[in-house]
Amino acid sequence: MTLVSPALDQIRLDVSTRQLFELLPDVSFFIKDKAGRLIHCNEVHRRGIFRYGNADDLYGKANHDFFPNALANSFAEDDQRVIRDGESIVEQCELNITSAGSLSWFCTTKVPARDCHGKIVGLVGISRRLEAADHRIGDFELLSAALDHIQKNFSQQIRVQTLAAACQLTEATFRREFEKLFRMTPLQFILRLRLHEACLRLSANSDSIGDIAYQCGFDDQNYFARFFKRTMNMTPSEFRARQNPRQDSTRPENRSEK
DNA sequence: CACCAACGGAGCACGCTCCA
DNA sequence: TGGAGCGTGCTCCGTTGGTG
Repeated sequence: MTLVSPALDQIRLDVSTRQLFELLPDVSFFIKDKAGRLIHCNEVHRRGIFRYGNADDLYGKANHDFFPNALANSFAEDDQRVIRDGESIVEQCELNITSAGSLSWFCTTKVPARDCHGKIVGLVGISRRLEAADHRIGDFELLSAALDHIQKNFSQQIRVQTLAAACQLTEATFRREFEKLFRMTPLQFILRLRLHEACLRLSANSDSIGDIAYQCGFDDQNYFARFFKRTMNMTPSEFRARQNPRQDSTRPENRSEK
């Protein structure tokens, strides 16, 4: 694969190392510039996560070009911690979207990328499906009962107490272990899952926003709309319109456009 | 008039943070 | 590790505006 970005030349990562990552079947490898734009990635990253066959379709794009705002904001914050603060993120578990549009667990490591003077010019990262991240599975298994419960019941009310009991941990210990692994509270995690599911359903079908809110575990459509706007910077109907511009051209709110 | 979508306020329950 | 207090998530109201 050819490298298209001049910014990549600044980063001290020799060609054989990049080639090595091209050969790994289960490791997604990527390099981003200082602005968080993708400047290099391997085959797994292109096809496994993004379904992009051509590298040119990916390079120069940032998180917001690939993910819903809620996910993109979270990833961008992480990127900036690495690029701006020089902080490494090691083996962070996160829920992400696969090429098939489903959710899956990934284990991600990001470190600052430096030029020959040691100055940070971007970041280098790897990400693996959690099933492949063997040495982290111990931590994951500790909480697996809770994660199963969340994924099966995210459309219903979930209490932290219930999740802790499922893992045979006290509530306080469960919360600490959870935050250590996911860098977010259990409730934030559940909300992110619900929001992501709502985004998928808003994009994929024409159910009313109220129905989708209930399907995704929001008992109150009003609360759902407020939470959605706060997180995504747009209302659910605006999000749907952006995802399905053609389909949405028939919707009432767009008919007034001249 | 009915329905849908979005917004705002009030109050309660409970999740989270802090500290011993 | 667990308890206490605080902050906020969530629910239940109501209202407004647009459309059929």
